[in-house]
Amino acid sequence: MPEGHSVHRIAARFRSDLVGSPVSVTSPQGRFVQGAAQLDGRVMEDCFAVGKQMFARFDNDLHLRVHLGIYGAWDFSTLHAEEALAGGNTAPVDREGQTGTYAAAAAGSMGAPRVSRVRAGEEETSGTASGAGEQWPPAPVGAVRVRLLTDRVCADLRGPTVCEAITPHEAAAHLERLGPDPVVDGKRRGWTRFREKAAHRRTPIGALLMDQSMIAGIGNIYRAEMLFRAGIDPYTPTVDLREEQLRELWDDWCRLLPIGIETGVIVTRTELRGKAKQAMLESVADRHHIYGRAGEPCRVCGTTISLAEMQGRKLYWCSGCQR
DNA sequence: TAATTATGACGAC
DNA sequence: TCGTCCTAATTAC
Repeated sequence: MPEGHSVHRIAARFRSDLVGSPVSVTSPQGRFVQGAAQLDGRVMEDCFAVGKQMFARFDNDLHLRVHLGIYGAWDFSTLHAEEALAGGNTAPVDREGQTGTYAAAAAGSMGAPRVSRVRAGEEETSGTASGAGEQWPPAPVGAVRVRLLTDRVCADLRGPTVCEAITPHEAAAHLERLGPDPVVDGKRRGWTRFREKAAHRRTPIGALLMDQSMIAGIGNIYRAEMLFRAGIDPYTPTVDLREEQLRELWDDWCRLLPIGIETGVIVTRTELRGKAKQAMLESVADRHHIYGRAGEPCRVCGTTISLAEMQGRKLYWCSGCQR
């Protein structure tokens, strides 16, 4: 899940569902109790992503900084109480204690409200109020590092590599260390920044694309797929690339990131249309050119796809197509 | 029940 | 380069 596209999606969801609301902040797991107390009850004023990091600013100027790492995830639940509210004579969910069950909150209403849950980036599922697990707010499941709760939205974070409350100064310091992100910098300024940082490095391009201070948001899947699309051997020292090749990599990231944000899926086989595209979106086996396909034939030239370790991560490439 | 794996990054050598 | 941290799902036994 979490390469840059996912984090931008999550930030967008925070902007639409939590920004502007006072937020109850807790740490059901108990490992973020102090930080949660600093943010609890404050209004979230903004939320944005740069690369793989998310920053949410609260009305006391503290920022919640979250990095999902390799397996962190946000789960969202939403209280759908439109029917209850439309009844006009029903109290909404208790905003202070948040202890009332969802059925109780809906007492006397016409339609049954629902609680829907969704893992960031997946489709929504919903249930009815009668189920044991359909309380509002939902009972925390597993190791929930932080829970952000408004009157109708609950966001649970588990397994992050970073979750901290920091000052604006500290947030600025983190942002400064990050390379350009197409969404933040735009195509032109981003290219200027990327070229200045990267062009003279001897680092293999396969490693450089994973360096978040060089270019922000690319992870192991986009790395493999972008180098395949560009026909570049991952071991090529960055300095040995022609400027057009480096430019093409940046332009491709500017192309792919918005598709990932839009679809919630890492789409790199952009040549596909119709049924082939549908199959690609539905089947893991068809999803990528290179990533996860070691030992299988390249879809373009038939060469067996190679696998090696680079910086402790699995690197996939086609020695036939990438030179 | 245990081992394995994962879309990440950091600090110690 | 290696070990470490964070969690959950899947696979092996």
